[in-house]
Amino acid sequence: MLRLHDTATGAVSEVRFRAAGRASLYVCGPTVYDAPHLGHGRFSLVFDVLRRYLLFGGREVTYVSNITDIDDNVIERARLRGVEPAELTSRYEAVWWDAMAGLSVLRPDAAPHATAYVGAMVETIAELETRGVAYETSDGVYLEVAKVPGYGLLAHQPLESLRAGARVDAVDEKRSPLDFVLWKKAKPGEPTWSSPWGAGRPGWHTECVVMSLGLLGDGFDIHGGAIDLIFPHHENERAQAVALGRDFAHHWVHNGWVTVDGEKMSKSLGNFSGLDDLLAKGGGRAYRLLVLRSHYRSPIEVTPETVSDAEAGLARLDELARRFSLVALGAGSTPVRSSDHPEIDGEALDRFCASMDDDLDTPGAVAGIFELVRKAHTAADRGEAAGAELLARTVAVLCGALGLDLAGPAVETADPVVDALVQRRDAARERRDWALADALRDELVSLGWVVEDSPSGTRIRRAAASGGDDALGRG
RNA sequence: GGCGGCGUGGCCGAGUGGUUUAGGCAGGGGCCUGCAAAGCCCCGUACGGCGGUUCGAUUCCGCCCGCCGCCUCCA
Repeated sequence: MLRLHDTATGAVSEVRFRAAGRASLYVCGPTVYDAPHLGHGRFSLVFDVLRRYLLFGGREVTYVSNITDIDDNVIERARLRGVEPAELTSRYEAVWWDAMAGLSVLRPDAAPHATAYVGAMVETIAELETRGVAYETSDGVYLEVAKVPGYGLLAHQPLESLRAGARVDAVDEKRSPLDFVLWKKAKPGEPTWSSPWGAGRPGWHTECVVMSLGLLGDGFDIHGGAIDLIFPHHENERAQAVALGRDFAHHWVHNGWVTVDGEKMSKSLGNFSGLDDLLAKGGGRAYRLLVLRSHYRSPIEVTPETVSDAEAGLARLDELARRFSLVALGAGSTPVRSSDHPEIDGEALDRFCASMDDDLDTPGAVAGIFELVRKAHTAADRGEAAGAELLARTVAVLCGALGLDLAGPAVETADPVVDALVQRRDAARERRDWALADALRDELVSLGWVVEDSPSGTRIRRAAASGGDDALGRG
């Protein structure tokens, strides 16, 4: 029984799925006007893990995550670059999917584009107007928040205090500062779509209501996103659904910040780091482990230290994979708890699921995996081959369930120089020429290899790639 | 001003009213090894401060201090 924190109630509660054996998720995706940063990486990983865990439980999961390809930021950035908005967004969408691949995040089952749903949005806005909750002004169409029962549910704020902080435009025909725009009438030079209110484009908050309800249907299970989307974005999505009389998301899940030096990482503070640097150093797996090791609602501090810490943990998992020739199970798919891998440690599996069911306690789940790693080594050292295999295989399956790939067993070098050094070292060791053997080891190390002796001779593997420091691309 | 979160051993980061520990990293000692590496074993006796409740609190309550977030585009 999966329990998750629900922003609507502020409490952890059982997720009551709409249909047995199935799960429907809508996760707010990126606006593709710039390269993704660590925060995008975190929410993508968090919900990828949730999705995989649902799959692991044997559910048929429908995961929808949108691509916002029209909004003020897109228009502004495109103008600055002197390119068409569509050109800008298609370029950054490609960057986005590359980054997701680098993080081993599974592709959404559907990734709807806002621009493909403008027609449906116009219909929705028209219906809101018909229902008397939306009104037209000289610059657009707005939703009248005061007419929506329960507005402020997600923000956990009374209408009054929300109003106190709301932005007030100089020229404002809005009936309340909290009323938000559904349709923006076009200004010169902007991309436009036609509508009953003239040429223009939809406001941000409408696309997610239309696409989530359109693709997942009423009363879908989980709506997710980062914590900063709670207000106003999700509040406003919900307001539209309520005003339409539609049954919206049943469970609201939000993940915490990425922080830098204890402060929220944000573009306005200029303290954000791109995902590209991290991924260029092969840090995708390390970032996943880093994200897994803290609770999804807690802030995570991403620093050279915490990244290299995660890399060290990863090295421990990889070492087990090498020793037992474990195959990575999380790459493009995810294992299923009962059917695919019955031959794993049942008690460990139960504990893993108990942690995950408890509001996605991935730190607990990961701790359990590391205990298994130790147990597997210990069993192997004692010569208990079968038991060790079982434990190691359990690690592989559980890592797979978390989307955590394990580095493949052996490293094949195609490098003749390196191979020659290895062969010479084996020969030297056979002659018990320790001085030469050590010298050759030093040489391999200086070439970036970790050298280990094994019954079958010199074994090498790549030294940890990044060392954290420059993996973040800041100094 | 309104609402909310956090403060755990060198670092990261869980958790719990009391007996045996989360887990990882780093560090110390040992085993293994030609020497290493990897692995295994052992070790540090932590819970912001002050009161209160209690037989007993890091865990419950109050106050204080410190940090952070939301209320505005933001993952």
